[in-house]
Amino acid sequence: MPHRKAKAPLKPVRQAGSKLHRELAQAIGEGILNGTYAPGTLLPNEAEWGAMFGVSRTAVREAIKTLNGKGLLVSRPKIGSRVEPRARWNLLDRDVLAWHCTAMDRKTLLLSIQEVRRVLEPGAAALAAAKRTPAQLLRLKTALGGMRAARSTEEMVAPDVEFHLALLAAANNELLIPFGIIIEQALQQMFDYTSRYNPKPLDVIPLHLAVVEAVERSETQAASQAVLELLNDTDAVIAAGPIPPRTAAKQSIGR
Amino acid sequence: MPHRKAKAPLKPVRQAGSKLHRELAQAIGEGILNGTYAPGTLLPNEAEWGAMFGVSRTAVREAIKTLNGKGLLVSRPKIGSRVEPRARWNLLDRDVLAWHCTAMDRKTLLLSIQEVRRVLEPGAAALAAAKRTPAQLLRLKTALGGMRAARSTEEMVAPDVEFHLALLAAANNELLIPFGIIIEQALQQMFDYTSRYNPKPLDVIPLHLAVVEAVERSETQAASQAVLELLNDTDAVIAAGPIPPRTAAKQSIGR
DNA sequence: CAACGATTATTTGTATGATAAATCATTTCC
DNA sequence: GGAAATGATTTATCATACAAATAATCGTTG
Repeated sequence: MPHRKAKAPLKPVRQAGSKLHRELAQAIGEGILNGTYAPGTLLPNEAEWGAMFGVSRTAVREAIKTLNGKGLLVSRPKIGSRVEPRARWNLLDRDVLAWHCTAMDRKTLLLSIQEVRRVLEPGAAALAAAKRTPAQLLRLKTALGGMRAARSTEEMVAPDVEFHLALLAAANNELLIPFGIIIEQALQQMFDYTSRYNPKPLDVIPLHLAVVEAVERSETQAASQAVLELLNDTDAVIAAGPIPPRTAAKQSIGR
Repeated sequence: MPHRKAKAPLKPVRQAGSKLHRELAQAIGEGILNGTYAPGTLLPNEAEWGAMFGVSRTAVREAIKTLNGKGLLVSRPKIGSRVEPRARWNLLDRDVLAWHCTAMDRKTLLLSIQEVRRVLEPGAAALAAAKRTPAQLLRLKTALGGMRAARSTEEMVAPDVEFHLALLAAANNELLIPFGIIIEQALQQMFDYTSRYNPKPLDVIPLHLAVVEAVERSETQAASQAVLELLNDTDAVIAAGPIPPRTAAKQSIGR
């Protein structure tokens, strides 16, 4: 049942400032990600959505088009919109990943993300050490400077993200760039996680510095290794967290 | 093969069977990917697009929403739609990657893809060896069977793709699944490439078999190694291809 | 009775036109 | 000179109508 306690009951919620079709896409998208609408499910038709949310069919259609573009569903005349199998979802899409995060246990999510990072980042670091341009090295150093300048864990997040994005960019392979989204989510979630369970700020500067130096000297092995140690450190923080996660945790977090 | 280089001139393209907003999204999307509309560019407004293509503003808007969802552009009132910086594009989106492929030299593209595969697939194979379920192993074997059954290079493509998708899936990390798109494109492009320049069919079955066996025995190192050899083989085929790419790959590094 | 073809109903797809909201540019007023 | 009001432009949303696609139904026919 559509238990959307969220906004938009039968009222014309005309919230200012936020685009309606974005809100709709988010509402429906979260419903798909959290399992309310499982793959293969036939969604309500456009008119029904419109009635549910109290908006016009046009707005619904544009939301549907957005979700369509993210691979979450396909629409056909006389059939309706059907949720696609998970394998077709663009989990690396910024929005989709965010919706996914809200529907998942945080520790499970972090472990899953770290696993991917272990696959990706050492290789990316090696490529960066081999192919980085001077400008890309500078970007890396600048990010490190930003981390040094941070005076709180919270201030650390942004430059930390920038550091890893810069590392990805330095690999000089544009197909690696989209992964940055994972890293952004990872570090943001890590911050939320540690600030809740493990407020002690770790000194990760030396580990990052080791990466920069290896990249600067074009030492591919050392770069991979340095990144691995960084990931080990992060894993240790996660492991120190609270209870082990229960699988299949679907919690609808009201806002 | 529908060589859609047409930018859809002033004709009412009303092609039957194909959704209009999809065509529009493709036309505009390709224009963005091939550099006709560079990042930062302000696109024509919706009315102009409509006039250009001879379609209604509604169709244009839905196309724009699709591209919006893929991170290619953002729209704001009174401003219009502006092309986003490349770092925000979802290059791993199925459509975006396809458009990207049409705008790139094939050999360059293949080299770029192979680089990513070298980063990803060995790690994924190791995870698969460590965590695969019996069902996932079966899927892998079935795919290999399909490859064996293929009687031409063309028939080989589909099961080959399936093999690598199965390997990704066996890693049991859903964040790795979206990469399958890269592999699909890679093998499709490889087929086009080799069938044009290098029609000799290689015997890749033993290499794939080695992967399966390593995964079956849970030998992570061996699995990684087997995949690496597979990639080496592919690289050799690419290297044997024609001329090195001349196109100055446009990479906007600054922001 | 079975199979097949036409019809129907439902849902998305597209078009049109109108109004609202957001925002850049300009102008006015202090 | 600068801040505030005003105007103009573009997207955002709404409402309505019709077209196209197709699953389901029904009727016809071999």
